[in-house]
Amino acid sequence: METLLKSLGDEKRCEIIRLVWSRELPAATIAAHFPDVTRSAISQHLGVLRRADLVHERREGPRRLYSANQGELARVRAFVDSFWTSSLEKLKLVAEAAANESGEVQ
Amino acid sequence: METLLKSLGDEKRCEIIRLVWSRELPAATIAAHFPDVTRSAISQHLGVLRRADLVHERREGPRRLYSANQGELARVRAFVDSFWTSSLEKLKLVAEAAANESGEVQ
DNA sequence: TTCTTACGTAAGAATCAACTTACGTATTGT
DNA sequence: ACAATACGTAAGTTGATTCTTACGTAAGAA
Repeated sequence: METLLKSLGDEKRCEIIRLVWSRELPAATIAAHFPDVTRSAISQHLGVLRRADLVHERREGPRRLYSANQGELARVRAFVDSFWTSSLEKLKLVAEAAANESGEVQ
Repeated sequence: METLLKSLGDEKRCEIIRLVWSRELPAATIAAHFPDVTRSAISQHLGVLRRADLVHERREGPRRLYSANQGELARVRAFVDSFWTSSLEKLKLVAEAAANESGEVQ
């Protein structure tokens, strides 16, 4: 969950997710929406989103088409909701679930 | 909003918010829940949360009592929800679709 | 094959984030 | 007044983030 929230902690990345929310877009089209930074910077933002599984990449010829993974966003929404619904006793379970999914090895 | 999301991008800060979600706690009590880091580190996390207005501070004698600002969390929730519901985004997509149909190349 | 398009990645600079230790400042008790 | 308590803040280190330029690769067109 920390990875997800960190990924959303950048305005450009949030905007990218909105751009590909309901359709696929190639990287160049996404980059064109950000005239103030280079295509490389956007490519790296896409890498962050991809590793957080917040977007899906599909290759079609030389293009890479990106689309939002709404399911991961739904998990973020559930996490934020859990501030209201999680009792103090459930706190440990939430923390453990977050730790498990962040891939810690023991 | 970026400040809010960045503040939530740290597990300890999320846990602090949970701790003071429905009651006030003094800084020392909060710090006691994090035996792996110093009290200073927690004090700095509280500063981040305070500047993001995610917690409220009330002074009582030598103590500083913290409590969650649920209203700011509600703004985060609304922001996440807006990925699904933002009509502005829907309009933007319609406009972009029209632009693509008329043959703009990038 | 060679050029162009569409992309990722490497390397490096500048900035930011999360911590530590050390210190400063109110407040309260003696 | 003096010491103890409860806290924030300064300074410094380390590692992560965000960008740039430069380069590499795969796919398709000429």
